[in-house]
Amino acid sequence: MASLNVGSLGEYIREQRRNAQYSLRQLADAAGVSNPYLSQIERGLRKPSAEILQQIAKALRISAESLYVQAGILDERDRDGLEVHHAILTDPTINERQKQVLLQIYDSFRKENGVVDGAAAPGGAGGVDPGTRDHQPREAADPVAEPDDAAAEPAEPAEPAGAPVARAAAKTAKKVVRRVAGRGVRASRATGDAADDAPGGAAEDASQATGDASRTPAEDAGGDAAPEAAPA
Amino acid sequence: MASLNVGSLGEYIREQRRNAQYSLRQLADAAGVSNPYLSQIERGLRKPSAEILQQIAKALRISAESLYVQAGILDERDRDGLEVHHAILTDPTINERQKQVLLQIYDSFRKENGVVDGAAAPGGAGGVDPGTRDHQPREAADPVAEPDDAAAEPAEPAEPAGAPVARAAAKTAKKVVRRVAGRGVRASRATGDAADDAPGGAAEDASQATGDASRTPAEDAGGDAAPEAAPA
DNA sequence: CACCGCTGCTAACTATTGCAAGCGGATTGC
DNA sequence: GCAATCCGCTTGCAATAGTTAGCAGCGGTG
Repeated sequence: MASLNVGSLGEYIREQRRNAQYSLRQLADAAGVSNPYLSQIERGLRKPSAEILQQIAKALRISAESLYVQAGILDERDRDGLEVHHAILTDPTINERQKQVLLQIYDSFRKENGVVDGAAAPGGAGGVDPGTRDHQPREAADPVAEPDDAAAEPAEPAEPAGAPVARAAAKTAKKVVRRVAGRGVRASRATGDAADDAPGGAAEDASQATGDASRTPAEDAGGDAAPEAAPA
Repeated sequence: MASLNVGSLGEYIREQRRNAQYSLRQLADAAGVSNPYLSQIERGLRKPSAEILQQIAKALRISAESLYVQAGILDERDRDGLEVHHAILTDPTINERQKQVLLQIYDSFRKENGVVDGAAAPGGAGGVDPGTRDHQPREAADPVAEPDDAAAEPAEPAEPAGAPVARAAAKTAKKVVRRVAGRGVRASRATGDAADDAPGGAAEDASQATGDASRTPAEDAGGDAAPEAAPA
């Protein structure tokens, strides 16, 4: 329970309920949970499961993920970079080349904004050396032990198309598009390794990431400086 | 509990654990959970909370989301379209114009692939008419009551850059880029409504979606044909 | 005024989660 | 062969999630 801000979740749910102009009982009925329990959730007295949050989100016509973020089940900051990559890569509605094009444009945008590439590997550096006997199993590994940083900087205000920044973005996109389309690969080659043909940066970064991931967590943990679990 | 496939989750965890070459006790220690409980989870006898899944994922160096998908907390298929939109829109590392450019390229790709635009609003059509007294609140609203369809079609094989499909994707991207960059808006206008200046399709669709979203779920539920909760 | 329906809440209860203690079998080192 | 250690598991239990029964207050209506 330590990782959750239950009070914040409850306030958020109550706010969403009021925005939707539901009474407590109406939302409880719509969500299929008991109204006293919903009251307890909103007042921060109970920590609902993901299933209950799904039901509440569905009844409120909001995304379950927004409740998950409030509940600490999802980390909003993890969406940075990695989330867009993952979302694009797993999207079945565009083909592989389109994915590559989108990703390269996206990465170029991020570079323009001074964001260093190489999003954290999923899961991050966690776990303890399982071979260490003096490890106290009762000390739960804190999933995301993050300091309370300042809020993320607000997004830049929207600019009209044709403004310098818009033109710069378009220019970057054009550059990437030209680079992808222009690479000399004969059309007669029926198959090929797309990664080999992609521009150096992203592909090389990706292969490096893949190389690091080949070590199992157990092998990593066996090293000299095995990471320790964050204190509870 | 009905929405979860606990057996599948447990098998998945056990497989990931074995891939990582952990024993049950080692993973339990690393994850900060008791080893009998982990054994029960892997054998499908217990349904762990999201917190426990986070801890296990961290110890295994895999993303918590992959366990969430197995547990039914996240729906992988909902990532289609909507997820990419959301991911791009909430990404703080690129600015608003860059977001618009990426989204329009993405939507054009989807149109090329015959995907109809207009991803479902977050949360979809859910909840029941809260005013209806004969609604049985005990019947939980099933969050995602979907039939067991065939697996998603596999992604097209990767094609080399310069191949016809790659060129077509690049062409589409160029077209979108040209459209965005070329719109006549004087640079002297310091502020403007980006949506107004964006090309017609996406902006108009977006405004329509926004218009629909202005009705609260309570108002929607009050209509003649109020949606019913899927049977449990 | 009495009555009704709705509101949000409390108290008691049941169902479930997650853990501690301990079991028997397999492996390892002496 | 034996003790020590590790393995995966069973059992009982405390804590928590979530429900049921019922309360008091409020506003609307006859």
